[in-house]
Amino acid sequence: MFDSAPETVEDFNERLIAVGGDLPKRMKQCADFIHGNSERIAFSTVADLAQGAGIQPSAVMRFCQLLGFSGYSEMQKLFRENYSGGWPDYASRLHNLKEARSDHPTALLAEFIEAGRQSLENLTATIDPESFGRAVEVLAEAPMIHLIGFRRAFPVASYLAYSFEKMDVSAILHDGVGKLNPRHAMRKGDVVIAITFSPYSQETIDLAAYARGMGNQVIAITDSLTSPLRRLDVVPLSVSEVDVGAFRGLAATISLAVALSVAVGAARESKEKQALRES
Amino acid sequence: MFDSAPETVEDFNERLIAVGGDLPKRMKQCADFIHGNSERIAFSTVADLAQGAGIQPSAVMRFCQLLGFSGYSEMQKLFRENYSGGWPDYASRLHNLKEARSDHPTALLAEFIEAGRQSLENLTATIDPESFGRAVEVLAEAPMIHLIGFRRAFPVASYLAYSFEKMDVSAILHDGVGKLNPRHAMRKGDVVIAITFSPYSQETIDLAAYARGMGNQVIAITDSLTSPLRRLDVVPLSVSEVDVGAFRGLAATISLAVALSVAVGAARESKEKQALRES
DNA sequence: TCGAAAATAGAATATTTATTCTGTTTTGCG
DNA sequence: CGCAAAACAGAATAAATATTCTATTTTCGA
Repeated sequence: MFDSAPETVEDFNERLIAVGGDLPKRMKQCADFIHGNSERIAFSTVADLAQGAGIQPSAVMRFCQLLGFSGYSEMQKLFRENYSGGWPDYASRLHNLKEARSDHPTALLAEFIEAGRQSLENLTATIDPESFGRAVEVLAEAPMIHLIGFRRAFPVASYLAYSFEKMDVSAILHDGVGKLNPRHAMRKGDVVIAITFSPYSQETIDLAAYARGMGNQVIAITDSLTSPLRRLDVVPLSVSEVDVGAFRGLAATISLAVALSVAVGAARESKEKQALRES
Repeated sequence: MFDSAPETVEDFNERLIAVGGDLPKRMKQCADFIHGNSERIAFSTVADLAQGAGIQPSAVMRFCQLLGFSGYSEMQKLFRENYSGGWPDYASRLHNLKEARSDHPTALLAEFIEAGRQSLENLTATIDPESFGRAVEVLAEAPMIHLIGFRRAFPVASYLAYSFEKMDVSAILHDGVGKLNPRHAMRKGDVVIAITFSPYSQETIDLAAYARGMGNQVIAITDSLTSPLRRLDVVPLSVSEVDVGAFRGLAATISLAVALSVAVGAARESKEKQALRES
């Protein structure tokens, strides 16, 4: 494909783009992993890299040769040379983004990255393991899951919808299209995941109240102890996002959502297996 | 001299000072060189180091053992870990995921929190400040922003829609409701934010290509260098999310989105003020 | 659905690199 | 000075790592 090795990392990246999408599966895996972890190439073995990318060492070799290197060692040499006496770690990269020019937009990006990290850290503390476990149990039993969340909560709801779909868990995303009343879709025994943050959306609260009224369980993803959702008898999952100025990120909330959905998927799967064994 | 290996680089340096001046000649040479080039230890061989310090490889070995290491490899490990703590190791994470299944679901949550943190850290490295700045500029000038992203990318698109709305920036979320063709909504001069991750959505790629075809700018939020979006002439914003088993979070992507939208909002505001002053 | 071509996994091999060993030189002390 | 102990260089060996080869699987086009 190429007859000489790339001379710089930029060269390398260009080639990666040039070969583009028409790479075989493993080669693409390899390319992606290297792109996301280029700094580690400098001091890792073929075996390490292969394991990290989830492929075979020989596949790594083929990848190197595909890009014009004689082998892995030559590729590694490139990354080592580029290392140039110390790659910045996270802290100094962050600092760079901020300080380069304080009016440059990347300063903002740095703020949000840091806020996201802090929010995630907080999540470990604020989440109640018991509630989380209970939420997973309830959702694993649910014949149908109703997802409701508007405005800032809508991305979370839609992510849950995507994730549940991928794992074959029945779920409906109430997106408000056509202003249909979601109550009509709800049956006895269904479970609701209600997501809302201050200022709380009345529609979300109403639906949660309605569900509780007919004896259905409600999982609440919300922000504070004073959230109106908590006054209903729900399973509460608290997330507090650190905000940057007047803006609030969503990193922790979305991570909670993915963990929740995967846990539910896993719980269902093990339940199915058990049922199969017993029959 | 010491009966166990130092656990951190600080430990290591302390020992170096502790043994102080009463070292044999070659050992001192070695100590000095390592002290002055500690960052190179991570990826150099015994032979390299020996040559650098002007001594024999075997002397390096003796030095390592003098400090309590079992050998050179162990010492090198210390320095490598100091640079990049741990790999996002797909294979072992998958294993953890399976373990967690039987365990409490919060173990899974912890995994996703950690993955999110790492993804955010990576973002500081993979994002190209120039592209980000360019994206903000382009979007600040856009008469209309078209947001497109399906499946896993949809939450990101919807978050951008929410955020732009809040800041009074004109934007349309193409959500695919009614299977309307988004092309008809696009005018010359509009800007597209196309979001897609592997496996790439054809609809998203097509729209991006269409927009480029009529000379409109496209901002691409995508995952790897091999993304098909990159082959169009777009402003690329790379995010690589660390995944847990077969599942991939969204923490870094959503943080990038919020930072992008807020930066655009800020840029617009300052532009308006300037325009006002000039009139 | 079949057959050819490409891609892949895993074993086999070659190469590099770490470590130990041995004979020699240097150092420190009476 | 002379002896013992430590330190050393260089060769020899062991371990690890990179690379190639081959049988098997997957993919793609007719």
